Amino acid sequence: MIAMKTSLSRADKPTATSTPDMVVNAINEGIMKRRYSVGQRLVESDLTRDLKVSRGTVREALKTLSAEGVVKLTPHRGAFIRSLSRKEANDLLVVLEVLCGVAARLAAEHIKHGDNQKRFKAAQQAIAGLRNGGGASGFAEERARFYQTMLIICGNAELERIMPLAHIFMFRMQFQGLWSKKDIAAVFKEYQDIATAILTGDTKLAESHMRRHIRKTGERMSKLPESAFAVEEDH
Amino acid sequence: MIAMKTSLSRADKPTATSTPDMVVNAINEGIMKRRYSVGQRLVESDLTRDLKVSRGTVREALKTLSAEGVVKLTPHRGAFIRSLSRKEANDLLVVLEVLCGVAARLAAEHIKHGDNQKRFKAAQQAIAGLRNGGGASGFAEERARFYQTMLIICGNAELERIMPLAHIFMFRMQFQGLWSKKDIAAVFKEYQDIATAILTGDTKLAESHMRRHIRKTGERMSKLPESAFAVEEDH
DNA sequence: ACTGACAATATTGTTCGACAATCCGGCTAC
DNA sequence: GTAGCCGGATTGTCGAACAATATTGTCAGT
Repeated sequence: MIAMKTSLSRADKPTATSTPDMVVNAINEGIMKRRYSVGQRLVESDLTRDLKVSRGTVREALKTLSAEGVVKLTPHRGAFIRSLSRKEANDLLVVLEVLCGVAARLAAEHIKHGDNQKRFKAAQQAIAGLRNGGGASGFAEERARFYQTMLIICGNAELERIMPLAHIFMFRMQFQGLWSKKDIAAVFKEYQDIATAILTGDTKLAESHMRRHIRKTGERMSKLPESAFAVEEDH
Repeated sequence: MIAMKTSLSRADKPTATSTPDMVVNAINEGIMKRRYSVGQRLVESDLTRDLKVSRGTVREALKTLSAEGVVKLTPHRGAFIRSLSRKEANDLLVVLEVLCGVAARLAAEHIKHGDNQKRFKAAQQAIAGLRNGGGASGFAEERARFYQTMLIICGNAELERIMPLAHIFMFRMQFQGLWSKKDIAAVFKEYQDIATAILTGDTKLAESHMRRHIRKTGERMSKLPESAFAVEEDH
């Protein structure tokens, strides 16, 4: 949970991040900014050199990233930026559907507490503002913030801990630039529906719109060419 | 995922576990065998001495356990066997309800493939056999195996990775010995219902029985005294 | 006694350097 | 062309060291 927070929102704790967390952030950012590409190998010595931290620290960071599913650790071969095969992406969506569904439901349930409504509206508008234009990585960032805000509003620490936020993010990265104009328009509309339902506190509708969005994403994904996916390995 | 597997099933890979994984196993086992109690502090130097591994290795293991939610890491204060507050336990159950629900559904969906049916039946009977008697830790172990088997049958790597199996187990540990005879009988019945639905391939029924079981667990838990929970901290 | 400030101790956070184990690519020998 | 060997690169694990921080113990002053 901690690592997830620090990697996706910056305004939580001023600068109380530990060194391994800084490495985690740096790598996440590196992925977001396209300095690391999907499938790329991360060599420990390179990271120690570039980030000026010890190897032990790098290893702890990689372990965290592995737990988050951002990186894949292979014994004696090192860490690779994870890329999803078609099956893995499908499996992920099955899990995301229910988790995001619950998140949307809980968010709608708690939307009236404190300044939740205000905060969520801000996140919603930040996304909507990118409708025309807005760089690719900018969208990924706002999208992550949208989900992050939703999760905080949920008020369920366990969900926040478990939700593979980093995966959503991975997902986006891997398929960025592959969607059609039509797809993108549909996504914006779906987000709008979800946000509206949450803002009005309609739990049922929020959950169903969210689940529907994830399912639609799966359908859109199934139309992508094989080249968008990692090859299934072994077995 | 890897760590989860190695910590809960032993027959997967002969002895290809890395040193940190061995530490993870040792600690998990220590919890199961009651050598570590809930809330206890784990001091790195003790672990290096007892397990005869270096501190770096211990730290990697603790990081893994933290990601699994077995241990709570507090900066400059170390690692503690996690104990759940009432709210945390409730939050966990909310997540578990949907995740286990999906797991049961997928398991029912795939029950006919390969020797899934046979394997699942074995796990089911192992639990049923403990109905009368069967030590507490024995039950926890079989229960974990039951879930593990179900997860494998699901064939969804992502679910297996994310599902907080370790938490179920923690949960069990924390509240062990607090249930009434009636509660226990009810649990056995619920497992039986779930297993039957899965074995007959009834996806809808499997999911609803599983979700019902988790909800019932929440109700039973809400009747437990305050002393069974960790105190809510800070904020 | 009680309380607060301060010193001593214990523990974690991080670094460095070392060496063994393993993987990979290229080379040789057949 | 292939099997096997070799050497370089990289990971896995260890040990020692020191800085940063938390915990505990001490001691004055009231």
